[in-house]
Amino acid sequence: MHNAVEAIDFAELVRQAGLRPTRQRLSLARQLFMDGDRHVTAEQLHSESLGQGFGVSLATVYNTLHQFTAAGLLRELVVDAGRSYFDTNVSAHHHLYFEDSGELRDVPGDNVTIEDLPALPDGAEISRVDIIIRVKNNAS
Amino acid sequence: MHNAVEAIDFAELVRQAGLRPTRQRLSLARQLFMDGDRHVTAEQLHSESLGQGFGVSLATVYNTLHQFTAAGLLRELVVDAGRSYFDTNVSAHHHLYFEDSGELRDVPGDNVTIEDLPALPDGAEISRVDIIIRVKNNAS
DNA sequence: TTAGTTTATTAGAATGATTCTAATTTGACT
DNA sequence: AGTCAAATTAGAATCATTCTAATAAACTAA
Repeated sequence: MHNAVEAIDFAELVRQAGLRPTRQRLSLARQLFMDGDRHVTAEQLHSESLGQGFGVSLATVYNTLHQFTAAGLLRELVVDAGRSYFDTNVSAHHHLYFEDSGELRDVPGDNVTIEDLPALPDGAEISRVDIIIRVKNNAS
Repeated sequence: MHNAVEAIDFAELVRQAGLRPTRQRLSLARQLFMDGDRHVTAEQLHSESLGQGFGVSLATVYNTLHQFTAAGLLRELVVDAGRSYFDTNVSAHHHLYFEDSGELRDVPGDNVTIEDLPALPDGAEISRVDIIIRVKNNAS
């Protein structure tokens, strides 16, 4: 969980991900990590960047999101077909998804237990457990 | 969980979903429910239907999958961005997803507990909880 | 049945998110 | 400053899905 009070060294962040700290990556890193936890789509981040003087191309937004994800700075989240969200919170946690608004909210990850998992095939291991609690508004 | 031993009345199944038992819907229902639990994509079902003499158009496959889902005969499943799976098992259960092969396997639904769920906003209720256990092959 | 009405099916176009391509620019390091 | 690898970009290409509007099939009542 990043924090707006003590400044983050974005160049360092990007470099430690094994990437060159270009103007585009720095500006995207700032958008993503400056204000703490976010759940964004590529399109959102792209149009946000356009409203900030210097634009970053959509292709670069996609490239950067995937590179940050590979480096462990982001987590990709699939809540509905045809659109990926990227979550700046990479610690163990799950999600509440409001189907009507599309809003996504974090749920602490330490309060879920799975028992009696079936045995996995040889050489297989769990890479992640995604839990999405889908919420709808009761049209009563 | 349907069963191949005692024949299923597909026309009845389709009618009870509030739909006309057309040749296309009957043939898709047969593909889906004849041999028990399946996880299919629209494309899979479509090409499968083409290999069976009479073809069903892709548009109809999509229409039918959505209608069956709305009627509670299927459950739509999102495991990775840009592709929906449809599950013929609509009872409470979760999924094991093999990232390498794309295979999807059921996990009984009664062995997961979520504690301390945050309070939901007024009028909101949980429509579903999706749990996907992602498995990768250990490249050791 | 047959006419009339509603509901389905379909081919192909349209959409929308994402990825690819190939050319240009930039960053890092002599 | 010169070189080379890495990054950015516009625009084209792709892929799953949805839409459109025309044709066909199913239902209903007489």
